[in-house]
Amino acid sequence: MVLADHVPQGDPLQIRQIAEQQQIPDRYLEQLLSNLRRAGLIRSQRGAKGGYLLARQPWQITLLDVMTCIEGREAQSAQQGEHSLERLVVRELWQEVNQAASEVLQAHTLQDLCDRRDAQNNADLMYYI
Amino acid sequence: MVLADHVPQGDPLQIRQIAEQQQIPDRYLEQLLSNLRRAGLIRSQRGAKGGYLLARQPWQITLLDVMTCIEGREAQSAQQGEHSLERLVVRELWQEVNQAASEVLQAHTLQDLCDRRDAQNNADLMYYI
DNA sequence: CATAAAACCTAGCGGAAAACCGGGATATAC
DNA sequence: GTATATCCCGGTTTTCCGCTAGGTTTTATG
Repeated sequence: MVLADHVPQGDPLQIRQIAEQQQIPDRYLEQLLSNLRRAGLIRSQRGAKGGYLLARQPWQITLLDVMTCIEGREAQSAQQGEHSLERLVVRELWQEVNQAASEVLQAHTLQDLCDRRDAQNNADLMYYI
Repeated sequence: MVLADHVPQGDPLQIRQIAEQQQIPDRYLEQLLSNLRRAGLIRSQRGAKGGYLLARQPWQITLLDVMTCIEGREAQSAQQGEHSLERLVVRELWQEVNQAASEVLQAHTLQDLCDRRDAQNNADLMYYI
């Protein structure tokens, strides 16, 4: 979301700035960003004045994209050794649950989240006045 | 599901029997059953010839009921100290995801799962012939 | 009543994953 | 050429889940 906010400026954002703004350990954030980069969600520029940029526009990046990157789940599928019939049907239903969750995540983009946040912020300000 | 299968017999099922049938460590299964009992999903009878019984009929027990028991998640909610606005909206969306998952779980009962399993079993047998 | 058979309770272990540092190597603007 | 950034990789700490263990309480039965 911070990267999305910074898209208009056009210049890369550095780990330090993001980490400070969001109160995240910078060394840890670095690894998360690495994952996002390897997945092609963000681009990086090395060296002085370097940093990170979104690879696509904020409305073209779904939260499912983001989740699948940072939550590096490797499906332990196809290991159907001596699964009982019970475990099989439970497994099937579990996939249905995951599917439902994924659909919600895919229905929202980074832009959506930022917009919601801004709306929330405005509401708070109005209440303050 | 094993308990649901055993409902017609009417007598309580013991940990050992379930553990053996499903290849689960019995001492571990004991704790899972404890959770289900504390949540009121199953009833227990202590002493000799004791065991466990479903507290309701299999079609009256949703998988959401079961999940919320064995996955003892205590919501760490209401701890909105210095949550940034970003974290707030992300949290909101995360609840949407959970909601979607819960709805799928709530739409299926123990009976459903058992029926599916039996259907699957029949299909397998037909194929075998 | 005595005994055995079951559920009940509480504590802790072990491994794996997540969260988090640290030390360099590498690329790049100036 | 140097300062500044990302990159890479390994190690540490914390947390959680699956599981084990010992002992207590309840109850059917002879």
